[in-house]
Amino acid sequence: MASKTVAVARKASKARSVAHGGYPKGDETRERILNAALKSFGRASFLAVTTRQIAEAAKVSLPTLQYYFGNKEGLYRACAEAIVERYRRHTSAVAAEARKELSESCDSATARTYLKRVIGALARFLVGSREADHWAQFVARELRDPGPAFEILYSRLWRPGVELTAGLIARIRGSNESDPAARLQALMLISSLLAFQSGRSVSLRAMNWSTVGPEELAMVLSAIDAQIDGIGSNQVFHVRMR
Amino acid sequence: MASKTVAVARKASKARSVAHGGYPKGDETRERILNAALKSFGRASFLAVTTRQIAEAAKVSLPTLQYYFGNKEGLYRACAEAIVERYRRHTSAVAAEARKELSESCDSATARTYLKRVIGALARFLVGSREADHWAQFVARELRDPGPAFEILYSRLWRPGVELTAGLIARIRGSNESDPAARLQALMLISSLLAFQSGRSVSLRAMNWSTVGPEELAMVLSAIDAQIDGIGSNQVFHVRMR
DNA sequence: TCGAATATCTATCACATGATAGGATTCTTG
DNA sequence: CAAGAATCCTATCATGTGATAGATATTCGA
Repeated sequence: MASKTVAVARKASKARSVAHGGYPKGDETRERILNAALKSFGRASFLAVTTRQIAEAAKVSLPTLQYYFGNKEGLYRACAEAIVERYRRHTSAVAAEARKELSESCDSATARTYLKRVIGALARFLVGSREADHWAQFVARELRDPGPAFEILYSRLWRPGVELTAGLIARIRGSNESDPAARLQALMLISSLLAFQSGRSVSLRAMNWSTVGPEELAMVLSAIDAQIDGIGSNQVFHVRMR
Repeated sequence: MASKTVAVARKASKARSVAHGGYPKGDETRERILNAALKSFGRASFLAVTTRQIAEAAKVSLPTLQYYFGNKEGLYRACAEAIVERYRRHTSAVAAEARKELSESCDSATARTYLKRVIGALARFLVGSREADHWAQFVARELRDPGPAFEILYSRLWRPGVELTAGLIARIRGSNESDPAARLQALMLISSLLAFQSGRSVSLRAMNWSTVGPEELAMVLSAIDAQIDGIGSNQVFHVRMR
């Protein structure tokens, strides 16, 4: 009997989210809830955030969440989808460009250029808006402690990014696409960048920063660029001036 | 009135933990609880783990936890202390050695050698025992999402490690100890290493590994060594906005 | 061995939290 | 404008969880 009521709720949520109901007020409310949830789930974990907190932040009553998203997990997943959506909007152009170059067998130097461009796009996304901060926290937490949204974030956001990065690095190194060392370096590179966003609390204290804004990110990026310049030069001191 | 009972419980816990009661059975039980908690809190977050789970794993009844550790937070903090203790036991020798060299104004090449040694010791600690896996997860989670044990782990484990690493990198670069770029690279270096331990779930999938054992860590370490070899070869620090 | 300190258990509480029932209100459309 | 669909609320429930009360068993020193 419980399954019936759940089914009803999900159907309602599905009807609201997928098929356009024609009621603009509902869409507005739904988005308000989603934004409140994104902020809350960015700050704290799935368990730590209560539905009442989100409802209050969105200025709606508790059952409204169930009405639009079925249950807490549904809301959480919807947050993940929203993040993937916005992430793609900000990076798909550069990613497509890089993928095209890769498929056309570009040379090492070109791959290096595009790798910097891809990483740069990711970095710009991370400081592009105030909300992006919450998104990064959300993603990092979910990938570290897999929860209801892991598959969404891993398959549609993390894996494509890592594979593209690994592909570019492999091209730089002159190896083939499945080179384990390239994948390894890709993970290390991305982790280096994200350390300052997802590991904010420790990084800020270590650097004496109060926030990770454009200037701070520029410092990080220049260090990353240097790291990228080092790729492919085994143990040889590779001095590269720009 | 609640404060009184809490005070009594804490006093009891303090008596058991600090002053030696002379009852070996109590110590044995306390350690069994601690180990169960370390494993549980390694797997999942403070909120996700229930005291009942820990009690069951330790084969004791629920109030026994309160008897020995006051409350859930006390147990959590005790876990952090235990981790710090074991971490220090495995790294203090190498760290002291490196610190001594630093204070004696060693040259760049020596600093590089000791940096590799320090990182290597950390890496060996991470795969040295089966439990270390849980410890790493515990630390990573707590530093990412600060909780009741943040201060313990940050001030006694993370900060000393980062500062030593940063000092060594600064020496390699020929800059002074407070060089921001050195600190930045230190954070990136450590993040790169920990990505494969704390971000296990994603790293394993990306690398097609089933576990991060000695062989896998050797690959990571060789990549890190290459990264260390690159330090200092490009000292130009571009701050540019994109 | 006896008594006090220590150790451990069963039973229970208080409360936060996610979820539901069911009704009131608002909006769209024929 | 009405009828029905969509929206949103108040009140309530069921449950899991950390914690406590209070009693019982165990251990160790004199």
